Amino acid sequence: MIAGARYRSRVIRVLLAEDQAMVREALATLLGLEDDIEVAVQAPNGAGLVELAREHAVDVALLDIEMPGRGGIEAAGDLTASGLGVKVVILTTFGRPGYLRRAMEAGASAFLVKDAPAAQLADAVRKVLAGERVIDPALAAEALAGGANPLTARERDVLRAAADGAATNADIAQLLHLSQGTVRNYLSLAIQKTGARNRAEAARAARDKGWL
Amino acid sequence: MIAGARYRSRVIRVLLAEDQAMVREALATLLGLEDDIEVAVQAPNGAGLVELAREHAVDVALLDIEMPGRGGIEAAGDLTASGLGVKVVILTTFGRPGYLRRAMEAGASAFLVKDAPAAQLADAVRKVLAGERVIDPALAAEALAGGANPLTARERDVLRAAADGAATNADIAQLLHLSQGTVRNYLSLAIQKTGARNRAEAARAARDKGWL
DNA sequence: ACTTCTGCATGACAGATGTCACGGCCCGCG
DNA sequence: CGCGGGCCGTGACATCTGTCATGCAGAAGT
Repeated sequence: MIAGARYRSRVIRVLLAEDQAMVREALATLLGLEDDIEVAVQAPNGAGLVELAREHAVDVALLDIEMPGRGGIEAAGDLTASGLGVKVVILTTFGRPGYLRRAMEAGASAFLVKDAPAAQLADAVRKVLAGERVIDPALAAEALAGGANPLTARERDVLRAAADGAATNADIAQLLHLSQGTVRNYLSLAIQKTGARNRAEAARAARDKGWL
Repeated sequence: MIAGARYRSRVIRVLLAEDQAMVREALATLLGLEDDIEVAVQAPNGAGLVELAREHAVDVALLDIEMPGRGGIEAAGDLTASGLGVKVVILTTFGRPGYLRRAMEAGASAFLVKDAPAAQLADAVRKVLAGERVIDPALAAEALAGGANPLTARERDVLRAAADGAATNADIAQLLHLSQGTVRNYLSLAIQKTGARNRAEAARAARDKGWL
């Protein structure tokens, strides 16, 4: 095979991580129809992707953002830190500015919402491999205008616990090994920083911005 | 074309409703690869599906359960009531017993969770057209054992309002034109019927069972 | 007619939530 | 070194939430 021909017919090897099997397989099928893209490996979540990427000589990783156990952003961090040079595309249902920021910080090269046309998926794969970035300009502007997440780590922990199902302050205190007074303080601060009236509203606001 | 050959090579015309464009197009592509299935029309939500089904001579409708505006179960009801004889397959992220019950009540012939392998999708389409039902036995058992939704219509309204973002009793009262005392009463009843400790837990429990 | 059910409301009260003040400890930075 | 920020906790207090008792109105059924 001569070098010129190889360069033009290079097949991009893709790793696809998405917890819903039906959606994952459908996306793999869609990508598999592209002449220059091959889905080399699929995974149900973000765990162990560095090993998979290495084994399968993956060029681009397509990671769903919310998966049980290890999510897309954490997995992006793993892949970036691995030094394998795998390009990362994050897929998400909701275009939350905080998610975008965290994805970029984790080393992702693209951020796609599932509302986008399917054609953008293969495009994004090609672009990131070519060294480009793929981000919705409006979302980028929102993320940049929105400022950093104002919640401290502990405020975030407490608010996330509330958002994830801890029904009472006693639940949260037990979960995080804090006193109830401390829980109330952290929640109060989180409520103020999110401009909310109570924990439910604060959790919703923080989640919508991708702060949790 | 002779009758026998036509019967064996019959192409099933499918309507696919799913709000996330990328997922919808991927699923359409996947189904389009089947020799006997054609995705005749796609829709981003459950509105106006009766007209679409009629125009496109649809045999089977694949409806995502949660879509903005009119959802899958409502659309299933529309299609069933239309008398067009369209078979309905409901697609859902969460296999909630209450959702299964409501889908069946709305006339659906199949209920598939997105965690299932993609192969089950085409299978389900063929089976429902052949007059069969496609339901996970474990989920059916759970729905049958779980009993009916114990919440009255008004309790459901109030709990749904809380679950959907009304942050305070005052918000709910205003939204539903009730006094705050009445809101507190209905929530209290809903909390008890769901075996929860507060509204957050009640909303989660009711949602998990598909009662909202 | 009476009964039952649902929806709605008031009132009293206990417990949970949220706010604020305050203080101690540790760490990093200039 | 001092300072600021984050973490953690206590205490006081106002407000919100949740429970319970009670009663009224309307509709449907017997």
